[in-house]
Amino acid sequence: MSLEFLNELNPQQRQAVCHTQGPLMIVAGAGTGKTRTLTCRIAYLVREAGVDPANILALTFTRRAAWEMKQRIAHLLGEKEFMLPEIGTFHSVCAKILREEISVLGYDRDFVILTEEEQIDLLREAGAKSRPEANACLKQISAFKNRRCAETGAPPLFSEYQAALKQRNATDFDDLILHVLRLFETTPQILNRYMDRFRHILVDEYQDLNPPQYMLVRILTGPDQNLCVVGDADQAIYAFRGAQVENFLNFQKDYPRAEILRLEQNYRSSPVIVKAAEQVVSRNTLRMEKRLWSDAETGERIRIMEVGDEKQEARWIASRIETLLGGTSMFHHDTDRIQAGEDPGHYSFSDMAVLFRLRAQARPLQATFEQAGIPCRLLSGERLDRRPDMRQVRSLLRFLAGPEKDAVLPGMLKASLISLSKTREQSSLQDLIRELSGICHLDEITLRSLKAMALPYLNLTWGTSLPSFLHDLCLGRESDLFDPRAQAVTLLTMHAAKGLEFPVVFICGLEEGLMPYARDGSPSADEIEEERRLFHVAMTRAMKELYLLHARTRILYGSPLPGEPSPFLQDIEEALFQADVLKKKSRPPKKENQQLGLF
DNA sequence: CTGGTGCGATTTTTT
DNA sequence: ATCGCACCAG
Repeated sequence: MSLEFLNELNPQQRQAVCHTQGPLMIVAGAGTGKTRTLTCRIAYLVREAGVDPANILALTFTRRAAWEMKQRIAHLLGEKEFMLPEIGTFHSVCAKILREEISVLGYDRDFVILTEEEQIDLLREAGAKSRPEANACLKQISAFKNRRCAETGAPPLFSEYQAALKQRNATDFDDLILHVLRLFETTPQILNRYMDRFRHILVDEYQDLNPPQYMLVRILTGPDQNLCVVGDADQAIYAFRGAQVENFLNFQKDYPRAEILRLEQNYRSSPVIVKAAEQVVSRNTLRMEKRLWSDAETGERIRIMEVGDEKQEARWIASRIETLLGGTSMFHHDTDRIQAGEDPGHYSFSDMAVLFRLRAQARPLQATFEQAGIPCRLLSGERLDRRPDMRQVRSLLRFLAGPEKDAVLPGMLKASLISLSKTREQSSLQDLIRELSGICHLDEITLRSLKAMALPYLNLTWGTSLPSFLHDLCLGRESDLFDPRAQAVTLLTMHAAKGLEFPVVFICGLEEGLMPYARDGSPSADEIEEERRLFHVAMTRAMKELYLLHARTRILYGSPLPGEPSPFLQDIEEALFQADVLKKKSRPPKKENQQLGLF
């Protein structure tokens, strides 16, 4: 029985880990080791406090976070010694519960989870005139569901939509949570069973809970109130999808016995970066008392660059990337010898990320990087579930998996599949996928993803594996497959960057109007605070070097924007940065290949 | 039914 | 600037 992991924790972390009874709120700033603390706490509960892992539930928002936590717990608890606690996203845990209990609500246990595309189709059948209308409708319905408390009347087509779902034995993502909530509210026996089972509940990113998720946690928390939540009000950036920071700020009101612990030592970034990020976010009013610090080496000053336009911005970043690769050649990525931090200034492509507010900003960056021969990947670029061929696969699999019910299939395919399912009942998922790729004309990316996703199920016969495979598919397990070790610069939105870290970070488009983003008119005070948090999140992704860029003018959605520097830049004290201006470079009219000369 | 054309909208995103 | 969609013509 080893608890040596305790030695690697700082006093605050250890305090959080060793607190095992009653409600606990851990206020964990960016990069303060919150996942480590959470996982150690679970290990401690099991190894030291004698809690049965079966009595522990850990809830996260993303599958990545759940996966990460599982890995670390498995490591801390030892492979075979203990079973794993229930660790999963809100949605996956709810889906699991519903697989057991949903008959109470009048659905079949083999209900399907609709993707966005399928929701749209459903709405159009339910009476939406056009696609945009269905889109708007869906947005309203989802917003309505995510703010469950404000009973401001259901949006148009709401009841039609819900009826159609039920009629097809289907749910959408929002309903996964809402159904479980309803189950618990209306059926005390079921609630008591789960309450009795999950005696210790841990919630990650508590500041991001929307009302249904918040209520779910509240209702499921038993009389012992062994509820541990972790979060950071300064990283609340999802108000637009119903998250309410107030849940976090009010924790002690909801659970008066709650203890509050703060993790304030940042292990990720240089003191310069931590300080600057703090200075920016401390202008907010809606936050929790907390100060982040780092005792790492002071580090480079932040560079603030003023450039002419988005093209110049991209080019400057590209050339900077080349410099950071270690000087003269940019072919280091072929060799694996270069480790981040081994030799200051020598980074690999995957050590660097470019962050922006709007997806629309990615294009010029991609174009320029391609010209410069810099490999890059756009994170959360294409969603696999939006591919038409993947969609087809999904309905085919559904058809094969269940009683044929409402399979919406082109007749021709239906015919070939019936024969397929007859002849293939003894064969493997692998074979099935091969067959499917023929029938659906899958493109290479889709096929590769499908194969990767099927990997865990390959040794089962498809009769047993298909339902679980399909279930995974519906919960969107597909987007896991991006390779985090890809030798490429990462391009991503500031939102998508949350939870990630990179030695070198470029944040671009830091102009008034873009950051904070003013869609139409000027943003409200609340919105500005949220944008400021977003900028804070972006800054704290950087470990060693941080570059902040703003352009004097920028073409966005086809028309030019004026470019005052973002007011957020004013909040950083001068000692922490070095500012440079890139003068307009007179370019001969020839556009092609012109840029190559720069490198 | 299919391909061309023109119009409008275009934060941020997970599951 | 770009993309997707609705609509229309063949």
